[in-house]
This record gives sequence, structure tokens and C-alpha cells, in this order.
Amino acid sequence: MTTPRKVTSLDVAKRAGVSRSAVSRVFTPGASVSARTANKVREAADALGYRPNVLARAMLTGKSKIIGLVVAYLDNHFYPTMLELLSEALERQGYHVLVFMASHSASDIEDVVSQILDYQVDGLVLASVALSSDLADRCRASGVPVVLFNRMLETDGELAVVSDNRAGGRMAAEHLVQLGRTRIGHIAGWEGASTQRDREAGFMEGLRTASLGLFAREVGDFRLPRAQDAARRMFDTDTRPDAVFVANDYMAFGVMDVLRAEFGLSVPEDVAVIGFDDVPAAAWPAYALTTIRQDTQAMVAATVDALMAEIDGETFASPSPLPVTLVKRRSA
Amino acid sequence: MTTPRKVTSLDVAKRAGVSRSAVSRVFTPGASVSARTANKVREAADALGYRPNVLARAMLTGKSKIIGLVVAYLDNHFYPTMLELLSEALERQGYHVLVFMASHSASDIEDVVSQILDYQVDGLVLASVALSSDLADRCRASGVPVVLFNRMLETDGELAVVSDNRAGGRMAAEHLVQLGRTRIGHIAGWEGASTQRDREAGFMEGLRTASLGLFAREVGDFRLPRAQDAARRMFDTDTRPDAVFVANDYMAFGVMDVLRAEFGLSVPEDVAVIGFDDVPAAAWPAYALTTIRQDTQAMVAATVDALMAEIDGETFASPSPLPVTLVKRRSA
DNA sequence: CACTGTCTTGCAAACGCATGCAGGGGGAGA
DNA sequence: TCTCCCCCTGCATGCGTTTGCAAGACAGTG
Repeated sequence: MTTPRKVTSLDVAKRAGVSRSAVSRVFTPGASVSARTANKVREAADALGYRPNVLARAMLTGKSKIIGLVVAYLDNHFYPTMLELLSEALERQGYHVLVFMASHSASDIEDVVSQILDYQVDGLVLASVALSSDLADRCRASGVPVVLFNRMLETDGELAVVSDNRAGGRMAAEHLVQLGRTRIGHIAGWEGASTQRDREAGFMEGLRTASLGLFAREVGDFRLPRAQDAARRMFDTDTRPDAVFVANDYMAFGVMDVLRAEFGLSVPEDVAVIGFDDVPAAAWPAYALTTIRQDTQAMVAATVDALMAEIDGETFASPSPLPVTLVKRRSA
Repeated sequence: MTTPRKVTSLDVAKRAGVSRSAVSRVFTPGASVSARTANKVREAADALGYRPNVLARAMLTGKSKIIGLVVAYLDNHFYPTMLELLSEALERQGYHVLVFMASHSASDIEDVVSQILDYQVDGLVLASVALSSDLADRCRASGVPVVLFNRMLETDGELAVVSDNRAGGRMAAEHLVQLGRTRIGHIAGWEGASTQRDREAGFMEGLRTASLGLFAREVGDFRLPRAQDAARRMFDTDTRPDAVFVANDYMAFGVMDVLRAEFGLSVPEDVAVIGFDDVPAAAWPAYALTTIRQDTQAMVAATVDALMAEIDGETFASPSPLPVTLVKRRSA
């Protein structure tokens, strides 16, 4: 076992016949170094395999170049997609993503955030997670910018990037009534989520405009089994809905499955189904799910813009809700 | 804007009337501190909201408590699942996951690994990514244990955790012949992957045992569109296969879609389809995909065992390939 | 009471780097 | 050739910890 002694800037300096400072400057963009020493240093660095230690640098500058991401449901494909985009976008800016699972108890989110702060992250994005506002305060007290992704807080003032969920809900309703459906149900996600509330509010608006009421309502909590139970409850009845707006695609798949497999209903003939998100699988022919598309790309772009601005000390206002679009497929 | 000055161990020390060392020791399990000072310190720490700076600690101890994960396809649900499990398992050990996307060009994997090492990660897991062996050398030279997840290297000696892909391939073949299928095709993943080679090798073995040959073969590179093209090529012919083994579930979904939607074939009546992985969607009634299940749970468990052992300086032998199981659903 | 042994505790050095400050060297202009 | 100025460079300090070392406190024993 060879001793893997770390090669430090001092090693490079000695080999190049310069001082540590010179080495440091070579690796600090925008520092004043002559081309000659820069070359010597780079050469020595290559020979020794030297690369600056991000952690040490972080101590001095206070910038760790890492962004914490806390995420809850990785089984809903919306989030892996978001993670991929986010990570790539941040890498382009020289940042990287440290992942934290907020999987279960909503209370230990407290704990999770503490752990994150221990890593001196430069920023924090909370995806699909309820942030108590005093927690937000604590983060801001630590000087860590936090942006909520796909969630909003009552108490605004928090940086949040969201789609125009209300408009999306309205579009869903309009599409369904335009199709001539009248017995329209809704399967809700977790009711603590602003996303859910806005989507449903918009949906109700849309129905009301058409002088329709909600025919049935169940809640699926954004979880697959719960959504399926919700569907079972909703359709185990004499007069069934002829359309249902499901609060996200992930649940919609589960709902379509029980409609077809357990009730022998066909979509969209017997019942139209419309989802929300437009995750990749929505386009798969097996579901061909009509849905309200969130522009994930734009959402993460807005997220990193916000982060970068806040990190640079500028204060950044939450962008207005991002536009969504109805994508018609065969399920409605 | 309040100045968010960081609260350091010195602040706590002063408030508690002790030295920095005392504070440090309180937060270092197994250090020698009297109960009395421990209480004073903890009290002061709570009052000030002090938490040790992981980065500073990392500098001294050389342990950053972060594990780098480089991952390629997040659209294949196998990997988000794995990420979730891995992150949770590591959090339980006090580690966290720093994500790196190896998205595209296989060459910049070189670059990615360099970036990772800059963060002084304590370990590295490469999921579904081809590691050149000199790259592996460089990591080991830096003293960073690396474990390959779901991939093996020709030159063994690398730590790798894989399923028994060969056995899995064999099981797929056996199941298909047992079903009486005779014109059996294979849609391969990326041929650079050991996973692919092993699955196919096992599959061929299984066919050979039954005195059958491969009826058709196309490659889908583990990507959805490519897999669909592969399926089109394979079935746009007079005598079609009556069964196909697809190298992973993700591609299998795409294949089933084109078979049904474009060729009007029904699965499994016209053609039996069998996949590999058993991702959650495989259980969805729309696909009800018969598949070879990888025990993701066991795989990540083995991965963190390996990491922890190597970090503790023990050398750890690659575990033997983990058992897979055939899960029969309706597609075959 | 003196001595020894066991716990605690503080001191100071180290980890690897960035950066303000001041000094040195060289080029340009006269 | 001399002066001035600017560009480079080295020195030293600090970032927030951990940890070996040695000294202090205290109890127990003879």
C-alpha cells in the first residue's frame, strides 16, 4: 500500500520554485500572475497531480461550492428529472449538489436542515417539502439562501419557484368540460402542499365557470397506494364519475391502473383522466396521459438564477409562477 | 440585513468559560470530558445555536463525511431508487451523497472524477458508468476507495457490487423456453457494460441448453428511443419473434409500447416480453412485466458495507454476485 | 501527610489554502 | 541614463477545527 500523501500547494510551489501564493493565484481566476510563472506552476501541478482542495478553500472564502438539496419523493419521476437538470445546471456554474432525503417524518426535516448547515452549503433548495417558517428564519440567520422548489409558503417573502398551478388546474377543468364531461372528480395530493391547494383552487374555478360542481373528491397524498385507494373509493359506487383530474401524473398512473384493471373501465371512453407534471412516462402509449405540463427546465433555470443571485448578495424576488401548458394525449 | 456572523467553537468556549478544546471534545464522541463541563458547553452551544463546522473538521481529520456518486441515467428508474436507498443508508452512518452527473460524453468522466476528488470525498461510488482502469488507479492513489455499482471491470481487483447477471439471463431463457417459445430475440443494452455482457451470456447459455439459437438480436444501448428503434427493426419482418428478452425494464417498457401500439401485437399472446431489474413500474398493471429482480436493497447494503470497510482501512473483497429472482407477471 | 495514579483541561500546532500589504523588478517615457 | 509607475511576487496571517502533550486537580492509599 503506497502512502497516498496529499500533494499540497506547497509541494507545487517548491517544485516550480515559487511561493505558495503564486500557486494559489494561478488557480484563482482573475488574480495577477505573469504568464511565465503561471506556466511553471501549471507544469509542476500537472506533474504532481495537484488540484486545489475545495474544502480548504471553502474555509477561507466561506464559499463551499456546494448546494444542499432536500427531496422527499424520488419515486415520483418528476423529482429525479429535476435533480438531473439541477445538478447539470449547477455543475456548469461550478457547484455541486449534496442530497438529503427528507423521506419520512415531517418533523425530522428540522434535523435534516441542521445537518445540511453543518456542511456550510452555499445554498439550499427544498423540493417538495414543507418548510416551517422558523426553519426558514434559521437558514437565513446562517446566511444561507434557500429556495423552495415546487412549493410555496403562506408567509411569503420566501424565495419560491412554482408553476402557475392555479392556471393549470383551470385548464384541466376547461378541457374536461369542453369534452362534455359532467360528473367530474378530483383526486388530490397531500393537502398540506401549496401545489395541491392551487391546482385544486384553479380546477374548482374552472368548473364553476362552467356552472359545474365537483362530483367526487378523494385524497391520494401524492403517494401511489393512497391514490389507488382513493380511486377505489371514488369508483366503487353506482353513478361513477366520467372524468377525473388527478393532482399529479404519478398518482394518475395508479388511478388509470385501477380503473382499467379493477373496474374494467376504459380510458377515456368511460372516464377521462387528466394529470399534472408531464413526466416522461405520461407520453408512453400505455398511458398516453393528457396532462398539464410543468416546464421543469424553466423551473430549475429559475432556481439556479435565484440561488446564484442570492449567493452574490443580491436580493432576488420570487419569479412569477411559470406558465404551464395543456398537452393533449389520449386519456382525455 | 442582520450580519450572520458564524458562531464558532471559541464563542461557545467563552460563554461556557472553558477552552476551545473542551468544546471540541464535547462534540467528539469518546473524548474525555467531565459531565459538568459537558453540560456547561452543551448549554452554551444551544443558546448560541452552535454546531461544529464539518468542513473545518474535515481538514484536520481528513474525513469529509461525504461520498461522491456519479450516475448516468436518472431516467431509468433503477437509479433514482438506488440513489434514495444509498442516501438513506449513508445518512444513517453520518455520511452524505454528493451527486455528479456523468450524463454524456464518456470521456469527461475523467473530468468528473477530478472534480469529485477536489471535494476530498471519503469514497466514491460509480453507478452505471465505465471506469477506465487508470482512472481507478488515480482514485486509489488519492486514497479514495471506489466501488462500482452494477458494473464490473475486466481487470478485476476493483471493488464492484453486481447481481448475478449471468444467472439472471439464464433464468430468463429458461422461463421463455418453458413457455414453449422458440423464436426468441434479445434486445441488448449498451455493449460496453459488463452487465449487458453477463446478462446476454447467461441468456445464450440458457438457450443453448434447450438446443435453441438466438432468433434475432438488436441493441438498444439502455436508452429508450434506441430500444424502440431496435424493436421496430426486430419486428418489421415476416416471421417475427414470439418472445424477447430485453436487457432492462426501462427498455422493455419502450419495447412493449411499440409492439402494442405500432405492430398491434398483444403481449404475451403474440410475443412474450421479459425484462431485467424489477423497477417499480414493472409491477404496474399496464405493463405487468415479467422480469428478473435485482435486490437493490442488498446491492446498496453491500455497497455501503464495502465503503465503510475501506474507509476504515480494511481491505474488502468484492462480494460475490448477488442473487436475482424471476418474478412472473403477465408479460411472459 | 506525602505520594502515586487517574481524570480533566488548556496550550499550541497543524490542516491546506487565500489574500492584504509591501517590496522588488522591469518597462516606458523624458 | 534616470524616474516613475505598474505589474508581480513573497510574507504573514487567518479560516474553524482536532489532538498530542503536559500540567493541574483530586482522590485513594500507605
